[in-house]
Amino acid sequence: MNRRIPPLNSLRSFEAAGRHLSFTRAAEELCVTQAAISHQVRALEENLGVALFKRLPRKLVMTAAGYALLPEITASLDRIESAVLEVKQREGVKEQGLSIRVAPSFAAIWLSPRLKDFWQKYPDINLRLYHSHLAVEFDQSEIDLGLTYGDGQWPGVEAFPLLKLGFFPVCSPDLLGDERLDLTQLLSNYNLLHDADYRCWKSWLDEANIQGVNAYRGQLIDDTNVLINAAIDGQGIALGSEVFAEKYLESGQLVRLSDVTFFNDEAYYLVCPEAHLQKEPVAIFKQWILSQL
Amino acid sequence: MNRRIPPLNSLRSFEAAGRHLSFTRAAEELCVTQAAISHQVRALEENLGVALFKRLPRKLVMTAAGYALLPEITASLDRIESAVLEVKQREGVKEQGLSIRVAPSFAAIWLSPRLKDFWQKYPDINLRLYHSHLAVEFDQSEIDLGLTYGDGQWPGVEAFPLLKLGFFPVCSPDLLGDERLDLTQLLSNYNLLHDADYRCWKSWLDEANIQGVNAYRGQLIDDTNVLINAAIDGQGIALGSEVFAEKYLESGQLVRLSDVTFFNDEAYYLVCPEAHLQKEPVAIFKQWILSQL
DNA sequence: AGGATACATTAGAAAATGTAATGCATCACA
DNA sequence: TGTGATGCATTACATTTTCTAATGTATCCT
Repeated sequence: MNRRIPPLNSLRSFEAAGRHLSFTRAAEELCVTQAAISHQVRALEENLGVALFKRLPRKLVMTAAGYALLPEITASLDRIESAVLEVKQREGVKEQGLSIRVAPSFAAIWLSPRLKDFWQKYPDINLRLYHSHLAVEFDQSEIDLGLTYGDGQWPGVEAFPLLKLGFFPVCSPDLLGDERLDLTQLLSNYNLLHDADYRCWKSWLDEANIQGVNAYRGQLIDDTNVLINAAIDGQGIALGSEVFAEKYLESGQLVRLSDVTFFNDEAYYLVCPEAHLQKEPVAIFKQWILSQL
Repeated sequence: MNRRIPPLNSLRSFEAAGRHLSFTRAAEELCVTQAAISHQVRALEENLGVALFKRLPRKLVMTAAGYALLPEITASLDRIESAVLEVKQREGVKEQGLSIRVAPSFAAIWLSPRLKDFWQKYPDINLRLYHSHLAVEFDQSEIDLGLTYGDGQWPGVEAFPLLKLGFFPVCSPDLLGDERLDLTQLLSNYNLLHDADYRCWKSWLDEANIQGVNAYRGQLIDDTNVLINAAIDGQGIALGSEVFAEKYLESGQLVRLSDVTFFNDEAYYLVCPEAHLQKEPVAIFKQWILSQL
């Protein structure tokens, strides 16, 4: 038989580069650096003795040869992909699934930007994310593990702490206005925005040693992101945390009103029944998330 | 896009192994060792989580999954191959050609068994072999280089010695019969079989210090292989050389009549005009043939 | 002018691939 | 019935390929 085909890996790089018309984006797709794509494509061109791209400054265009080759390679790789997939399915190699119940606030601010890394590293694990801040009933659900906020004391499950929050008051700079009110006055004049329960503000006031402010005023908003947005809109003073307020503090949409940071004894936890840790995807996810901290 | 395909190189190994139903032969086709195929196929199976072969002792059988996958992969690789070929041709990437004039005797005994190695290493060089023992007229022909026998003194061309022959008398064991003739008697009783000219026998007789034998008797056969076959058939005594007689000496079809080995000042040479050495295929072939010595 | 974008280049690190040597089980054949 | 040959597996290591990190270059965009 003795085929004469150029290195297959370089064809993969070419194919991605051709689809994106960009080495950089092809590199992203294949999880390598741009330099790697550059190398591979050049090697392919040298192997063929044919230029496939024209490298213009800041832009990549394909040559006629590139346009001729691309759809064939794409089709071939597609065919390989589906053939492999079909064989896997026929043989009952079930894709590993992983169902996660995740607190919406945690998902938005911490998990989702990191998730891409996970499914790139473990493309065979089909993730299913369910957003809810309700406690997980593992017995009655298909959920493999939960990412939830609490004190770590859940009966009958394993809990691994992920992220502890330190709270401090934040509000929109508009609230400060021109007047130079002191902190106590501010806290008394404006709404306090509560997350989940009132005790957090109470604890912070104690920590900061501030008297004469009623902690049990104001609105309760049980989604942290909504809460933060309310603060940005000037609806009151929220207890923010580094994780949730950081980017707004940087952009100036929020200001921090005190250096005092209060740590309660709660945190985001990875929670699941011990038995689930035996499942491979669960173990992988746990290991991955701990590595992300 | 983010394809989920197993390593393409392992697919290549699988495809070859599947076609041959043999790791060993697949290894030959791909010019690697059997161990390499074994590694690659195993890696693929692990990646898929599916067994593709059953390794029975001394025999390889494919699983249903293997049978399902193989034609798809074969077709995909075929498609890649032809797409690449077409693009090359459209772009006018001409395959490098190399025309060689080769002495038939040299071709049969030395070159052809080694040629497979050449076109495996340099599949892009299209070899054209012309068999003839006539001297090459480089000016008037398309021949790039010659492999020919002589003294190395050709005007206007470069000559690189390849193989020097040591001659000694050989004949069929039948000729010896039961009678115990001495060498001089034998040489006098039977035909002398000459290759190209009569001087060689004369020189050998001188070298062996044998008098009284007329070197200018017998047949002249200008193709060494035909000559050797004549000796095997008992038509006379030939001057053989290690290269040409070896395998017949081993099999007992020929016997060597004397330890005296005569080296003339001729040899097989690679011959070509100096200018041709600039051509890449010529340079590659020269380097390859020298490495084979 | 200064920053951002996008590919190229380099040297060297990391990973994938391949090798050599050997083992094992079996078959074919004497 | 034992001996050599066949064919894949395995191990430890060598080689080659591939990738990265850092930096350079050219250009575009304000």
